[in-house]
Amino acid sequence: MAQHEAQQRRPSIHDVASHAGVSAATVSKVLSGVTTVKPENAQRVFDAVELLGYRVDPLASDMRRAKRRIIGAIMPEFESEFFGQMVSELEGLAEQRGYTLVAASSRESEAREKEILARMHDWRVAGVVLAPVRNEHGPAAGFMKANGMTGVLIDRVLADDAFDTVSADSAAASAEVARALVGQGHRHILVVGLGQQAATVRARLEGFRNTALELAPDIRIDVVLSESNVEPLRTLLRDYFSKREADGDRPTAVYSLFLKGTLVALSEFRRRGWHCPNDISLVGFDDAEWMQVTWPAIAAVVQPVREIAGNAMEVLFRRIEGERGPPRARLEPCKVLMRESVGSPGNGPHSGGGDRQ
Amino acid sequence: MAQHEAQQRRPSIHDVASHAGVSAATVSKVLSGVTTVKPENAQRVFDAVELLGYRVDPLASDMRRAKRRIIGAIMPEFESEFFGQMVSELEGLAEQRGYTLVAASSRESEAREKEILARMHDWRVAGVVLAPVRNEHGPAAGFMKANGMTGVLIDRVLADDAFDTVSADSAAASAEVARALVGQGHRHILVVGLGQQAATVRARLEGFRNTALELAPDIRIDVVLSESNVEPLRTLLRDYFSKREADGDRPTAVYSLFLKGTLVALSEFRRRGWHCPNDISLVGFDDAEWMQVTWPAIAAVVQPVREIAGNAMEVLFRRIEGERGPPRARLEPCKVLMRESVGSPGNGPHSGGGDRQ
DNA sequence: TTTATTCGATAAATCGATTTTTTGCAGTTG
DNA sequence: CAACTGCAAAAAATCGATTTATCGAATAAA
Repeated sequence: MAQHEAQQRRPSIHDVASHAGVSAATVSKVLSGVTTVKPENAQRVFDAVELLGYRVDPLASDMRRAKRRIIGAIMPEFESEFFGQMVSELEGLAEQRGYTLVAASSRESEAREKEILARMHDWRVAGVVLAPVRNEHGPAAGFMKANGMTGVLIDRVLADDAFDTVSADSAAASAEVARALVGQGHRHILVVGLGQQAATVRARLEGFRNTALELAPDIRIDVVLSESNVEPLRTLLRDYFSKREADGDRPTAVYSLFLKGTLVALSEFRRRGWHCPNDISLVGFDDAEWMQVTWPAIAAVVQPVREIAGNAMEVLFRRIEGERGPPRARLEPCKVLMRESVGSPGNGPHSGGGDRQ
Repeated sequence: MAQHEAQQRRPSIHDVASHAGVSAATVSKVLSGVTTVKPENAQRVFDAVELLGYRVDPLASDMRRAKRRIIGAIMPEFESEFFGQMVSELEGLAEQRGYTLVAASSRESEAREKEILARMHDWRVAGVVLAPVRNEHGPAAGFMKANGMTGVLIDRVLADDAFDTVSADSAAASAEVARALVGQGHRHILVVGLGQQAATVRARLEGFRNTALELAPDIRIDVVLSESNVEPLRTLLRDYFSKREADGDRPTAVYSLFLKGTLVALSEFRRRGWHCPNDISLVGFDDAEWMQVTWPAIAAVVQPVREIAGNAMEVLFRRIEGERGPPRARLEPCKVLMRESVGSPGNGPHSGGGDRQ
């Protein structure tokens, strides 16, 4: 029940002590489960705690301890399903172990990333799950290393010499996409990506290209990469298609290396009145809930969010508990869902006009 | 530059003091901008800070102060665009004011909501932005009140007698949807919602119903509400359509009161081979990026995320700075985007089969 | 010249816990 | 009976900052 007035100051350990008729040290011992306390006194402490509605002040408590029971999570953004699910998963896993997760987003800025990290260091977090904006070689990872922080890098990383990494096996998934598209008969494919995120984009691109070339040496693979943000990509893509259409050699399939690219591609198709898969096929890296309810359903590579989160936490807590040894790089397999947006080339009218309405 | 070894313990204010040849009190004063310090000493303090790479320990610092420069944000989930954007916005606004935002999700559980709130209270956050799972009368708001916390409630709330509230004007938006659908000639409309979130769902439903009945007294409005989770809704919807189809009186339009409902509706249309808008029209509350790139583009009510976030922070900081007075309930207007998923009834084949492929 | 006043800076108290050191008491042992 | 051992609990030190009280020297007023 433990009711007390709103305006009253929070009870301290000394208040509990005097109510129970013991010293503050004894209260601390009772609450931390030390057994060398007379059961009778322990009971009186519990009663006083209950009566006053006492809660340990984590600020004071943590100042004395070396580390806090807090895990920091830094994501590049919160607006996509992928990172949203990731944070949710991590939060649940931290909670299971009696830790609190505090989440922050770097909003795709390496400067902010480092700033947040510094703050988390100030807070003495026990560990950090960092999904870097770019890759494992950014300033944030350097800061963590320089300050001896415990952490694990996820998503846009390959391998690091200081921290464990966990990410999706983009290369294998991209190879599977290549097999599927080549198998359907596609011989001219456009790959769309963001260049900034060097690590994963390169893995995805190479994984796709290598397998495609191996299966069909005569294949033509065009690449449109935007170095900076998403908006330029829209323009690049528009120009690309205009030129291809003028030359009469437009690709029969598009593979987007990230979610926003898939949206941009769809929007460009729409602008031109192209329909999947009749006019062009589409596969995107990153799945989303809506992709299976639209006409056509959009083919996508599903990243194993739960597995990545689970392994990241697993590995992180091992390090927190003091495990030594060289850092490991884990790759989790993706699932490739070939949905209706992929078909064989030349099956449709290729008219350039829509077939509806 | 301020380099120091990774394993070395963090420099304290006393380390800075001895390096600068002054007392700790002086260092504290210099760093907090007190002017009664000889410029010469101040400079030596700055130099020592630079040399040692000193940062104020927020734990120690905040223990002495009453409140910390931290804002807590609690969202029902992180996986939807709406709350993702909301957290991003709030984070930016807090940062602008020199505060740090720590985000957590209650994952649609009132118990967890209260638990997180208690933890934030322990942390002595300056204020809380709470997007409650249900409405403003849940246990979390009660906890905030009982403990004299400063906060603002957003989204699934109408008005409260203890806290300021900011939310979208669901009723007005729903009225606009009603006008649009009735205007197109629809006279039999299904409304889909989740009953739990009493406050907003009722506002949306009533706003829609009142206006629709006013414009067309003969209109038939069916309502399918799932009390608990999303999955039951799928079954309810399936049964509803089966019965309606058997009776030969199925609705010509669906208005979903929340995002997941829109997805469930689309997926049900898909299962039955119905296409929008020829076979049925669809409007959803909550917009998402993908809705404008699919065929057809999905009509949606866009909630003013930036405005809600901006006003919530505005109001919250006024309270933090000590403003008195009765709590205010703000309603921000939504934008209704009527896209291709809405048409006039009877315009399509109503065949039950798709018209493509 | 003496007494106030001002000013800059330091010592010490404080926040609320944890941890180490002391103390006091009871029961054993030589 | 003194010395020793054990054990529970209290006292005191500690974490790293802020804030208050205090102090000494320089300056102003009497």
